[in-house]
Parts: sequence; structure tokens; C-alpha cells
Amino acid sequence: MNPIDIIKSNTEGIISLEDLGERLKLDRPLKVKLGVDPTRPDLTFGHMVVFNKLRQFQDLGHEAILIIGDFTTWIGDPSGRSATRPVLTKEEISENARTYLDQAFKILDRDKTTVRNNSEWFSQMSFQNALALARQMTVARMLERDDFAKRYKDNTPISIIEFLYPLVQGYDSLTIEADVELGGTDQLFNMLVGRNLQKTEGKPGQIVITMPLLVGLDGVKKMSKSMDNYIAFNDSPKDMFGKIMSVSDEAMGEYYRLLLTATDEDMKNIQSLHPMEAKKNLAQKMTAKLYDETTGQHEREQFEKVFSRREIRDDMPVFQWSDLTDKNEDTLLNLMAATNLFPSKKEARRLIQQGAVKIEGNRSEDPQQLLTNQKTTIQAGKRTFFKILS
RNA sequence: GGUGGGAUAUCCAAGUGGCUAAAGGGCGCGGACUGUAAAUCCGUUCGGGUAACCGUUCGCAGGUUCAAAUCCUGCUCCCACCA
Repeated sequence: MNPIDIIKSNTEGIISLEDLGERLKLDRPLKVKLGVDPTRPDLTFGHMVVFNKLRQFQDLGHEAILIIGDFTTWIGDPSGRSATRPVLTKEEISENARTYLDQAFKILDRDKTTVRNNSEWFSQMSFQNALALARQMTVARMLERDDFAKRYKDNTPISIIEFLYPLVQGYDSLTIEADVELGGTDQLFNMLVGRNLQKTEGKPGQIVITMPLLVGLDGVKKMSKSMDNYIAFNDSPKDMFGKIMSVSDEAMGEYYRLLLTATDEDMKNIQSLHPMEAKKNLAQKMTAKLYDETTGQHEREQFEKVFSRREIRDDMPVFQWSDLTDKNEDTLLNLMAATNLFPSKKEARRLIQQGAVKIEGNRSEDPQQLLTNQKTTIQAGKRTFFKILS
């Protein structure tokens, strides 16, 4: 594929394609900007969509500039409805930023990535300059933005600082002289502000590339931490594989395209497979992408063992009897509670009473059932297993 | 500055003195079915206890009462409208 087709693939929109063509003709590495706010320590597969695109740029010889929004995070972005998001300390922010980068480099090429903190320029900025920046924007234009318009109409609060955010983000672009900015479709407005700011300053406006938002595990809403429908870079291989398997068939194609940058050609092959087979492949590849081939392979084997053949995982937490109780004989409930594998003792009791617990494959619905000190394997629900050794 | 409205568990949301650990819905969890898909049905969803029962919870702090999420006082925060 030629460069421009690679860049275009799987995007939602490019503003504008003509500009992009022109810029590529300059025959120099382009500065491709991606802004991330280190509000939370984990990256999700939703982030990966954009990182993948950035990686494609790197592979084409361009320079990735990762902007860590440490300054903006420090102020506390009240975006959305929760007006009072807890403000993080500087330590928390830099810690988040650090783990963020560790994860980001699972996708990005570290050698071709420049990391900048936006506190570099914002912490120095005078209020006068900040106001000058604010002059660039009108309330009416802000209200053109869909979510603002909607919230305004619904009497949902909009903080002034939210109005300032697009400008702040745009100023980042201006400062680093971005040629291209990447973001989810929800970032379109903000990125256009950057483009306009650059033009106002007599500079070439950045090309804005929007990526589709990855649908979350519920299959409806976009993947996000606040919806709790996400898969994280840091999920254990077991959870990662399992979560991907629970993705709906409808969403699976999207996952292939956006997470594995599958081409139309690839998609034909994928669609010829049984959906379950295709999904296992997806889960294996994603696990391999974030861990390694062996891990991906191993998880697939474990999955097939547990769910297709109804057997027990090879690897599971192991406890010594003496770690769980002092007695020679104790109840199922007490032993389960002592593993700390369950949120509370009540929860463990509920699982037993609901018929979710099997001892050596035999269901037990009696929390008070007595077990003696010997090797035992216990299964609680579909995905929790542990072993007790005497 | 004025007027009105609001704060309930993970989320939305009922509840205006006892029968309320708190209706209903969502999410989640478990079971059946199955491809840990979708759809459907059933159960469950603060903590401790085998149980009887006990503890903690309805923005915060006090108070009235045999008894409060519900009444009173003060405080904090949020929202809208008018200016």
C-alpha cells in the first residue's frame, strides 16, 4: 500500500485530504501529535486505536510527539457531567504519566517518539497571554460543538474551564508546530481549534485525523473506564483473553480493524471463519501483541480447556491448608473467604448458595460443608479456580 | 444580589416518622441454554453470623422522639431562573 492509503485506512475522517497530500510532498518527517491526559494510570484498548495509527506514521518515517497533559490534568478537567473530578497531585500525575508511557511503548516505537509535558509551556504562561488566547474563541462557536449545545439546552452545567480546554489543547499544537494531530472522533472540535490557531498565527494548519471510537464490552457504548466496559493494556492475559471472547460478534470486526489494523483483504478471510474461531484468533493475537506469542498460545489452550472441554485450568492460585485455617477441618465458606479471592465472605456464601461452587467437580450448595486437610481443587463460578494443598 | 430546586447504595431513581438494608430500572454476579456471542428465562446484588440476630448506610454536624432517609437547627456542596 502506498503511504497515503495506509494513513487513510480505518480512519473516520481527515481534514483535509488535500492538505495531507501537500504536506507529505514536503519530503520531511512530519510531526504527528497525540495528546493524552494522565488522569488515570491505565491505557485501554480504546486508546490503542489511536496509538496504532500513530505507529503507522512512525513506520512511514514520521515523528510521533506524545503530549502528556500534565498541566491540564493538574487543573482538573471537569469534562462530562461530573463537575468535580478529584484533582490529582503532581506526584500522582507523574506516576500516571510514567505507567502510561510504559504501556504506550508496547505499541509505539520508542526511538521515534518525542514526549513533551505541556506544563513546559503552560506553567510559564502569563495570565495576559492566556487571555489573549481566550480572545481567539467566541461563545457562539463553542456552542456549535454538539455536546456543549446539548448540555446547554438541557441545563446541564458547563464550566468556563471546559470552554478553555480546546484552546489549551490547540495551543499545544501551535507550540510544537504539529503537522498532524490524531484523536478520537470526540476530539474533532478540539483538534480543529488547534488547526485554526495555527492558521491565525500565519502557520500552516495541522491536518486533523479522527479515529473511530472503539465500542466497549457492552457492545453499545464507547469503551471507557468510567463505563467500566474496557479492556486494559495491563489486564492479566487470562482476563484479556476472556474479555475479548465476550465481545459481541457484531463488534468483533471493529476490533480486528482498529486493534489489529486489519485490511479489507484480511477481513474477507476473517469473515469466512466461524465467529467463535475468529474471536479466539483475535483474542490470541491481542494477548500476544501485549504480552508475547507464548502467552497468547497458552491462554487459548487454557480457554479451550476450561470452556470447551469444561476442564480445569492448569495454572491457578495455590494455597497451603495452613495458610487458610488453623484447624484440621473447616467449612467450605471459611476456606473460600480466607483466600481473599472474593470481595467479601457474604459474596462467597452467595456463590455457594447459588450453586456456583464445585469441589473436585462436585457441586456443593452448603456453605457449612466440612473439608479436611487434603489436596482439593475448588471452582467458584465460571472463572475462579484455586487449589488447596495439604 | 434575589427566587426556586437538589444531594439516597456502583449508576439512574422512588421513598416525607415505624411494616425501609431502603420500591423500580441499569450495570454486575450466579444458574439454565450456549460459541464465556446475541437473545431468552430464573436467582442475586452493604458487612458479620449456621441461624435467631447484630453492625453500618440515605451530603456533614447536632437535636426532638420509644422510633428518623423521613421532623427541627446549623453547615457544606450543586443546579436553574431573574438581575
